[in-house]
Amino acid sequence: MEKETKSRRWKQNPEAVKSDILRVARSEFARKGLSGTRIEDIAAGTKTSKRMIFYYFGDKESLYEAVLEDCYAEVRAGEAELDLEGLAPDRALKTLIEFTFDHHRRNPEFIRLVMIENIHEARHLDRMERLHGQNLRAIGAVEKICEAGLAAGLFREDVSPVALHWQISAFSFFNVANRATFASNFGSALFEPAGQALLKDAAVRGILCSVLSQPERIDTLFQRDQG
Amino acid sequence: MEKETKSRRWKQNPEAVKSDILRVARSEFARKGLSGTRIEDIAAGTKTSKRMIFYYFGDKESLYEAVLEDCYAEVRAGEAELDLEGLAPDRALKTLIEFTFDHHRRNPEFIRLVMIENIHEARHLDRMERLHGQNLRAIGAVEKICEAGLAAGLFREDVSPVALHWQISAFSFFNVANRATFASNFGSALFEPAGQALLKDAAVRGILCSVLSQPERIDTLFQRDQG
DNA sequence: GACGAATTTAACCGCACGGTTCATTGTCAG
DNA sequence: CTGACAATGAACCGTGCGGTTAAATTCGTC
Repeated sequence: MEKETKSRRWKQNPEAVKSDILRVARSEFARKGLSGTRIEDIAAGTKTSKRMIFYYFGDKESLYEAVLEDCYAEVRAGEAELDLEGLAPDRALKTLIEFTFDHHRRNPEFIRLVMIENIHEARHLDRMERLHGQNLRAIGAVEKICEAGLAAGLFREDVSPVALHWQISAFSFFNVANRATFASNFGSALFEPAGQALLKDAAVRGILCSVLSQPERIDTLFQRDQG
Repeated sequence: MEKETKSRRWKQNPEAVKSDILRVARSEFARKGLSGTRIEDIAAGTKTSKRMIFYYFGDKESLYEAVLEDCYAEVRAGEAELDLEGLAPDRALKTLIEFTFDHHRRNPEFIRLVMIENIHEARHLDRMERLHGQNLRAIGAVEKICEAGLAAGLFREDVSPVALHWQISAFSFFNVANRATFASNFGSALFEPAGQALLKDAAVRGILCSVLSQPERIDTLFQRDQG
């Protein structure tokens, strides 16, 4: 039985316990922030004890960073599912924007963790990157689309992949992150299905317009949708 | 001396002390969040003591809400300075977007407080509004522009003031709020002057395009700038 | 100048909460 | 069986921190 040197040595295997802790911790940190979260509250949600959290993760900040990393990995995996091969650049961009918009909406915990990380001036994210020497997120999709769009003469000469990604993120992120205060100030109509469709549409229109060399052609993209 | 029933009864007048506390508290809450902030740290920054904070504001949450209200009031006052009378709707909108973009950038503490409030699902904002029965923020400017733009036939029929405000906020807010994580992931080039100009430009283009009934006319807005 | 109200200080309290100690149990190698 | 060690539980600890007590100081008033 030397094969199982790592797995399930113990009654309940450690990996399962760890991922159980991570699951609950993510939800708690996302809801209450780093200082707002109590380790005991996390423990209460798991099948294990406070003791084990420190045993496996050392201290609160390390657990928080583990959660952050775990969540980033999962989200990136989700993003990788999108396939834009074979689409015209403008259509691919439209698809990417819509996908991102929906994707962010489906991952509110990730959004909240990023918000929290921004409150902390990205201190932990920086530490993690310095540690692993790798960027946590890539923008390969946008870059490919930009190249193709430029080559086809569809996009403006001055389009920048990072700026484009910024635009896409701005809409998609804000839509989830600021939902509470926006709704508190201006009502929640925009966050019901009809409103969300409207916003997504506006985002696509807006971004494509600022990218296309011939903005007037934008309507063809929407017509093709309906037709 | 009965006239001074309220003001400066005491050696150091209470209003000054209170606003001193508010000033420091705002900075602390903005930097560290509600649970992350220590009342003693606030006290250390003021000319008064921890005891006085509780004396004047009751408890931590009430102080936080006072800060929030104070900050909202100040920001709204700042926004009121903008004068769009006499501008064509499209030009007025462009000005408003650019103003908002810069305005948010000049008020990072406000942005951070809103972020924090979103983490708390706008619990305190809701409480404050229920208390005073008034909306903390208005969108009069956008509404006026929309009316004028529709009347002039410049804007699409389906333009909605709230959605428009959402778009403007999304860009302007994200630019400040997510600066840290975005820079951590993709570099800080976009946050230097040249990058910011580029983003602001893209925002104006994008939003106007999704609003104008004839998007192709957008370039006239930029040409007039340079000419 | 004495009374009462407003303002301020210093010292204190209780406990929540991050983190630890220590002893115990389960698992495997030999 | 036994020694080594990973995994776990219960009980504990130190202190940071939100909030309070009680008493002193300053001021307006009569």
